[in-house]
This record gives sequence, C-alpha cells and structure tokens, in this order.
Amino acid sequence: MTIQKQILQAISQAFAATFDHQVDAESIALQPTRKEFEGNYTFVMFPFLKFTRMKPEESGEKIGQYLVENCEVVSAYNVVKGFLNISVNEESWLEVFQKLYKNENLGQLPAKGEKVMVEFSSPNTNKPLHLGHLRNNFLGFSISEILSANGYEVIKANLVNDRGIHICKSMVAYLHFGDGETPETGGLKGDHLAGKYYVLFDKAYKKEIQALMEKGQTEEEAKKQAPLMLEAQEMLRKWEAGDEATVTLWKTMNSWVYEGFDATYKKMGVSFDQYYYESDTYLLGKDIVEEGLEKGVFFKKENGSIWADLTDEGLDEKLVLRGDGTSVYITQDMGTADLKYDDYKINKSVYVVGNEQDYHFDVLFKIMKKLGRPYGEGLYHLSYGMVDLPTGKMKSREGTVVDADDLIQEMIDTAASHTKELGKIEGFTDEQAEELYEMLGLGALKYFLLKVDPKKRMLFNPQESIEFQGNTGPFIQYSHARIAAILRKADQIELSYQSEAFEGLGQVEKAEKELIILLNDFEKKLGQAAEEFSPAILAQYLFDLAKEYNRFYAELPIFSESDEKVRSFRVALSAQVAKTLSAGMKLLGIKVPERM
RNA sequence: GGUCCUGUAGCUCAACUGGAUAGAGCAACUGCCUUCUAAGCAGUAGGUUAAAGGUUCGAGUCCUUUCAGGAUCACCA
Repeated sequence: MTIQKQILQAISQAFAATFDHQVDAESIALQPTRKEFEGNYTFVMFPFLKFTRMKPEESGEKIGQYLVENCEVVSAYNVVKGFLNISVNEESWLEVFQKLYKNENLGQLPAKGEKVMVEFSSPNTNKPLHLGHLRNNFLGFSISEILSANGYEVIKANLVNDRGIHICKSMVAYLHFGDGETPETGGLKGDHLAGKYYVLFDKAYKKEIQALMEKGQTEEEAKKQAPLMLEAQEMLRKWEAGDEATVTLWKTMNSWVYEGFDATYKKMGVSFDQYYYESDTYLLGKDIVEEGLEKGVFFKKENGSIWADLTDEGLDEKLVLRGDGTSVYITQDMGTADLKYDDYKINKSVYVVGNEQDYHFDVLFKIMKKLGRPYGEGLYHLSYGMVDLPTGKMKSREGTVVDADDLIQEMIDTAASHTKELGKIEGFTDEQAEELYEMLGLGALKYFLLKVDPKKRMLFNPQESIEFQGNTGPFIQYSHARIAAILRKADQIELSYQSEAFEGLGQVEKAEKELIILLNDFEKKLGQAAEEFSPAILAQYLFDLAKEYNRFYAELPIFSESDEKVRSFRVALSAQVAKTLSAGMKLLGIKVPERM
C-alpha cells in the first residue's frame, strides 16, 4: 500500500472515530503541500465542515491528532486555515524509495489483456512530410508507447492515402514537365520529387485559370474548365478503371515516395506494425450502408442518396452514399473501422488526426456506436491543433511549409555546432559524435512538439531556432548524462549502491525527500498520460524531475560526503532518477545519452 | 449564421481536474566553476488569468453574456 493510501485510510478512520461520520477513503484525495508550508501532503478540510460542525482549524487539529497517534507513517501535522498539512516520517521515505528502487519493471504496468490500435502519420503520397506531420508522428508514436507501458497491446497503424485527385495532379504535372526524371537522375528524394510536381501542377493550373478569366470566364468556371484539372480528373477515372499506363505510372511514383518516407521515418525513429492503403480500402463500407439501412440507422432520400440522421444526437444529417451509389469519405472510414476490428479484434481504436476533422470523427463514431459495433465505445479521436508559423498557416500547394527532412537536419546541425562550441566531444569518435548530435537534435525537436497539450494550437518560429536550455529535451538528456557520469565514477571506485548499502539510513534531506516524492509519482503520471492521451503530462513531469535533480546535485555532495550510507544512498537516488528519466523519455520517443 | 476549440508574465508553456500568496522556461539583470559535466544552480524583476456578471466557504478552472483568434458545417478528401 502506498503512503498516500495509508494516510487516506487513516483520515477516513479519523472521521469515523472523531466525528462519527463515514468518509469513503476512495472518494478523498491529498495534494502536495505548497513549498512555503511545512509538510509533505495536504488535506483540505473545507468540504467536511458541515459534518464536523467545528471551525476549520479545530477540525484539522482533531484529524491531525488522530493521524499522529494512529497512522504510523505520519510524524507531524500543522493546520493553516482549513488546510491540514501532514508530514511523513523519515523512515517511511526511505521505505518508499527502497520499494521503487527494487522494482524491476519501472515504467511497465501489468498487462491489461486489451488491444488498441493507434492510427497515425497517414500521409498523402503526393508530397513530402512537413512540420504538421512531425507533430502527428511524434504524438502517435509516443501515445503508442504510453499505452503499451500501461499494459495495452498496441498495434501502430499507418493508413496511407495513396490514391485520389491529389496524386493524379502530381502525375499529370510529371507527364507534362517531368522529362523522365527519377530520384536518381534528379538527385532528389522520391517524396520531394512527387512534391515538386504537385507544386508545378498548382503553378501551371493557376496560370490556366488566369488565362481563362482574361477570356471572360468567372473564376469558378475557370477552375472547373482549366485543361490541367480536366486532365487530372480524367486520370483519376482511368486509374479507377484500371488503365494500365496510368496504374504503372502511379505505382512508379508511389514507390519513389515510399522510399522517401521510409528514410524520413527511420530518421524520426518512428515505425509501424501495420500499413493500410486507401487504394485497397476506398471501396469498403458499402455493405455497412446496406446494413445501416436495414437497421434503420440510415435512410434513403428520393434521389437514392443515403443519409445518417444524427439530429437527435445534436448533429446534422450526414451523407454516407451518393445518389449514384459511389462512396464518400465517411463510407470508406466505416469500412476501414470494421477492417481494423476484423484484423485484430481490437478493444480500442485511436485516430491521431488534426482537429479540423473533429466533426467528421464525431459523426463516424456516433454512427459506429449506433450500428452496435463491439469496439464502438473504444473509439477515440486524438485531435491535435495545427502548428502555425508566424506568417500564418502552412500550405503545401504554395510551398510555404517547413519541410520535415530540412527541419530535422537543421536541428541536428544546430546540436552539432552547439556541442562543439561547448567543447563537449572530447574523447568521442566521429560516429559517437554524430550519434549524439542526432540524439540531441531530435530530442530537442520531439520534446518541443510534445511538451504542449496536444489539443492546443502551437506556434513555431523558424527564425528563433528551438532551444537547448531550460524546459527542453537536451536539458533532460543533460541531466541523465550527468548521472551517468556519477554512476561510472561509483563503479570505478567500487562504491556499492545496492539497496543493502544504505539500509537503515536514519534521515533524508529535504532535497532528497522532494526527489523521492517525484520518483514515486512516475506511475501515476504514466497512467494519467494514457487516460488523457497526452504525452505533454509526461514531458512536464520529466522536466520537473530533472529540475529537482539538478537542485539536489548542486546542493548536496555525493562522493565527498563522509557518511558511507548517505554516500551510497545518494548514488542510488541518482541511479533511480536516471532510470526514470530514461524510461520516461523513451515513452516520448527520445533517446538519452551516457555522455554529452 | 449554427456548432466546436482556444485565450494565463514581452514570448513559449504549466497549474495535480474547484483549494492556500497563479508557477516554469526563454529574453533582461545579479551572484556561483581549484570539489561528482555551468546545456547547470540560486536570486531580482515581470500578472486585474481577454472583459463583465453569476454559482459558494473558495473560481484561471463550473454557468451566462460579450470580445478576439481558429476550425468545421459539400453528392470534396
């Protein structure tokens, strides 16, 4: 039983004994005592005054006295207004630490026996990944790790949008302006090559619109009549009809793009267990429309189009099949939802998709629930905010995007120059140095994108490059490297930091106590991060832990400490912090160095 | 226009889900490397939590209204 639970139970007993009133230990909570007051945990008395029928101070006194007398972990208390501040005795802190220290499975909770699929990344194959995709990928990967650490069996899925009008645009432009260029001859990564023609299409298309408008057409007409657009639409029809030349070109260009994506994913440290392709799934879902009609979830309009009526759920009517019997976006998503379930019998399904699709997923999930799907309650849209630039929104068609490959390379270069400047690569081989730069550059980038609450929009200013100081990835990585140095030294001078080496230690310093409290919070934060689908909670926690450790590091000596037990304890405490930082950062997809 | 999201220090973000005097980082200023890594630590300064009402012992957090920014509301994807 944890210290907190022991105290809560004792409080519950105290209410029964002192005020003859039942308070369920499950329904009350402690909070950390604010720094300016004495104590470790605080219990707020206000909500209970109606039962105690006493002033807040007196009520607190009564409970406090009971705790000191009857709860063995409580050593002292004080009451400020209605706040009962509780101090935990010294031995108990050491016990808490011993328990943590002996835990072999730090950061891995027991298996839940439930499967969850996390779909993320889901790129279009007509352009390279950009900054927005980075947030998506890092979020998706991190939340997968977090769910896995919480005992779920996780399947990471990538639903690749490999078909449609957008890729046809790249293909049309390639036919016009490509001149047989390949990634090899052009010296261009495959995804960048496809993106180049996507941009070329848009430029030429705009010129055509301009020309048509000068001839007197309205903008709307011109957009529809422009020859390039007609060509792209024709190409889409040919593709759907299975036209050989079209399909061959499509396959070729997509294969270039996949090579490019693979390189980027590898660099990012992101991987998938399952790929789905829209070219395989885009016709799915029509049978579900039939089923929905039979079940009365959908209805047919006069022109034959089929709709879901969600007005009683506070939403609108939503089209699920066109009058001509062809699919819309949501048709295919219904089909894919079933496909995922058929493949894996998942209990939960998480979609990491930007918040511009909030409404779409709201509709999709409500429909699947109405259809009585077994996974219906487990559907979750991990909706995240856009990454804005100071100049506004990113638009790939207009080329105003921050390219993912470029940004990653810039971060690594910055890490390299920064590290060299500080003279920190003495004794590194070139390879080791390179590895460190990647670790730091990516660490800074990932942490930057993950530390913010996913649902909030965030601003990225390319002019002010991402920091390496303060609340950053490298700060946490640095804290880990510092501890690694201490552990190396301890091993070198053969100082034992096994738990036996500091057993029976009488007292712990304030800074040490703070660290133990934080270390003890790790699992709680881990659970919270999963519950709220928020790596930001973990990021914030890791920063707090690293910050607290650095204070301890500056305040208290380790190897020059005269008491042998204290010396061992401080090394062990450091080791535990390092383990926690490392395990936590891993859940953010960030590696942690031994030296930096 | 309807619906949804967001608004906290100059900037980027927290605030344990309603608790004490709203906290960190960056930027600015002041100290601390002859002791385990100064990518660090300590300190100073910086706030009418967009605004106004309301709910109660207590509101950044809950309810209403207003303002600002964004998203969405296609037989597009």
